[in-house]
Amino acid sequence: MDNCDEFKHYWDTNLFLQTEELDSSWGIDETAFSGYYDSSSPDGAQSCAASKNIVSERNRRKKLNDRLYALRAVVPNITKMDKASIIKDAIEHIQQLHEQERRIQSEISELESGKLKSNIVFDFDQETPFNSKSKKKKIEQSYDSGGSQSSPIDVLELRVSYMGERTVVVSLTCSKRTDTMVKLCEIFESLKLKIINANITAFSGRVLKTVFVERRRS
Amino acid sequence: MDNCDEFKHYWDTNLFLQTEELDSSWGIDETAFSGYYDSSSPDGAQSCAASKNIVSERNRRKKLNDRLYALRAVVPNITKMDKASIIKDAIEHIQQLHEQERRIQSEISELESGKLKSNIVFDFDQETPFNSKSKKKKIEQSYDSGGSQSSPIDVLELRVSYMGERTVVVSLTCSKRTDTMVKLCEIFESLKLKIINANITAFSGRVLKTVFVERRRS
DNA sequence: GGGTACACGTGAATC
DNA sequence: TGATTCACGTGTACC
Repeated sequence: MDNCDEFKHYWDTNLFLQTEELDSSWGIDETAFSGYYDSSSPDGAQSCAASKNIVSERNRRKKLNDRLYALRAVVPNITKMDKASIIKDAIEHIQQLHEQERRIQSEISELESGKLKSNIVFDFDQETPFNSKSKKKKIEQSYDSGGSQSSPIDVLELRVSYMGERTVVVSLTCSKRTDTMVKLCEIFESLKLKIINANITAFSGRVLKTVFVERRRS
Repeated sequence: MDNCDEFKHYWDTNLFLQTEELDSSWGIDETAFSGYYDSSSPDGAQSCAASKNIVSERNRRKKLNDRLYALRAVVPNITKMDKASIIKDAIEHIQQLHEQERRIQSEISELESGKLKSNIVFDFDQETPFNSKSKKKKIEQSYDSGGSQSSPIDVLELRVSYMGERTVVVSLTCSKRTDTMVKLCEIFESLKLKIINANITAFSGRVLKTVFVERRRS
């Protein structure tokens, strides 16, 4: 409401003055200017064209102000009521939306169907503080040293869901290659997680492994 | 490039004329206006203030035009080079981004953690033409008639993936209620699908069922 | 040549 | 009071 009132203060008064001059001051100006022009050249057609131009320009200004008003209406973050500030805020807002769109799109495409990187790094630090520093190291170590580098694990899909307070579900799909199953077991063993339930299935050149893990108490 | 050239045609020429007048025509105008004003009132202070106002206004216009130019640069869909059209396109683009953001957000929240509708309808028609008209009917029928309506199956997540040419993986997560497991079995039995592998697990008030189905040959 | 779009200088209003 | 912002009328360039 504060912004609204300030906006009305800035704009409606101006628009009101504008329409007001369309009635009162406008006639005065016309007579004054006609007198000035008539003293030099009493041309009616030119005066008519001039007034046409005046009203045309007035409409153009009003349209542009209305557009700017509408632009102001669709931009949420309000700072000042300047014309320049309005455009500036609109620009920043558009850039912000673009960045957010790009971020979300990449997140979706990577989360839903994109391939993950071949290096498997389970980083449970972000929201699950069961001391994973050592485990993370172990994973990388066992994967980098123990596994044969000739056939890395090609993770097609990896989903980590947090169900309830202490249950983590890791669902992993990878291409079936040499010792893929063994490697997966090694990796999950190296994690030393408290596994509630694990299921591995091989079919049509792919390996699906679903593991239910209980998080340690912090 | 066409738009770019047209834009330069509209703007750069104007800006060039503006800066040009700042050098050459500006001095001419100053002398002319100073002569006009000096004839009526030879006030140096007022003239100085007037020129201050002039350059100030000139900078303001330039800033506003630059902002409008920058706004134009961040809006992808170009129609016309009008000032009003620029603002209009910016408004439409912002509204479009807002709508898209709202759509994606709702899609994400519904896809990732939201509940699906209680009515289970396996519509395999869209990309898997193994005659499912009858099956679909059977599902709805068995679900609507056989199941006890007091505790409907609350599907939390349903994913249908097509792996290879003839394998369909149906992954289903629902809340664990009375006879949820039995109902799920009934539903999958009523489908009369060629099931390769099925796995049901119950944990923490939820039931997860993963079924590997081989599609019939068409 | 009517029509459109623009930059310009200017007076007024607000802070 | 000086700085800033605005609407206005006008001349000009382009179709």
